[in-house]
Amino acid sequence: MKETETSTHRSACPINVLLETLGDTWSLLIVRDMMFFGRRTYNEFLNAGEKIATNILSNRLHRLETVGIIEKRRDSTDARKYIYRLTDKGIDLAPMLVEIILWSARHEKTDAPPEVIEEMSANRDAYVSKIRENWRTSSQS
Amino acid sequence: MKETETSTHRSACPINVLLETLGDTWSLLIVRDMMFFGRRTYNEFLNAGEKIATNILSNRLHRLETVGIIEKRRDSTDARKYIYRLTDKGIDLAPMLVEIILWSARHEKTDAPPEVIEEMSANRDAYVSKIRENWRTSSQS
DNA sequence: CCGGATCCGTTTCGATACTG
DNA sequence: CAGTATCGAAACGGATCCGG
Repeated sequence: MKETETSTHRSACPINVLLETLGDTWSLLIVRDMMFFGRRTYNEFLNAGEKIATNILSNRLHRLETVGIIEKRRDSTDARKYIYRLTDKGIDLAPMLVEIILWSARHEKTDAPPEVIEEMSANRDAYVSKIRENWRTSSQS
Repeated sequence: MKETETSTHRSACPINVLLETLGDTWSLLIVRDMMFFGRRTYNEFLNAGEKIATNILSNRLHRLETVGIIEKRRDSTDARKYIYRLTDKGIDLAPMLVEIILWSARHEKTDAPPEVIEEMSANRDAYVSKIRENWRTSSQS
């Protein structure tokens, strides 16, 4: 047993609380891949351009499941596969991700399409609603 | 040389961009300490409850300065001291921090006062404006 | 005293090879 | 397909020392 839970109990400061669950290099990228790119299986995450190692991916998926941000199910059509989905708690990270994207777009060079940034910026709440709606309709499968 | 810059160049995805500058255990806590608790000197950060090591603190302050999130000045009254302040880019992290705080408050037990959460939640934009305003008036010293 | 650099043991991360 | 096992690399953290 190597990649087990790390229960570093700092304070209950809200920032700390989030850092404990998502404060590593990969967890947030996995959430992004699910929320914005619709990735849902182990191999889709593996081949997602960022080259995460298999043990790290495995560990982070377990952790995200443990803290209730994602859930794991068997594929209903292909019994060999697992499907990872965001829970409500996970989808609720959308406002934060949107703010991250907007901040990065304002202050650094990013590859986000300007028209998307424009849309997010003009009406954040509507954009978040759209993410939630997209999620609801697509996750029925 | 141990604690030098890590220029891991991933992609220009906005999420990655932020992770590269704030994606470690401490940087965001330092920003929080400045923004919400008004901490401004090396020793105020050191004794801020979370027990950061001196070498790590020193390294993170340099990094945050390098990426333009904070700036360092000599104290005008005590020449031995340095004052660290958020730049505009740093203060602009406020919307993101507010969303982090709100998410944590909704889904985990935190020590944030309920009335503050209430206020943030009811009108995020006004709250962010208030943070900016507080910052402008207090940083004249 | 203040800010910070250096040394060094410990913990965690991560790339690769391998497996049920 | 979805993971473990291994092992070197990097980050962390405590103690200590140093210049002003």
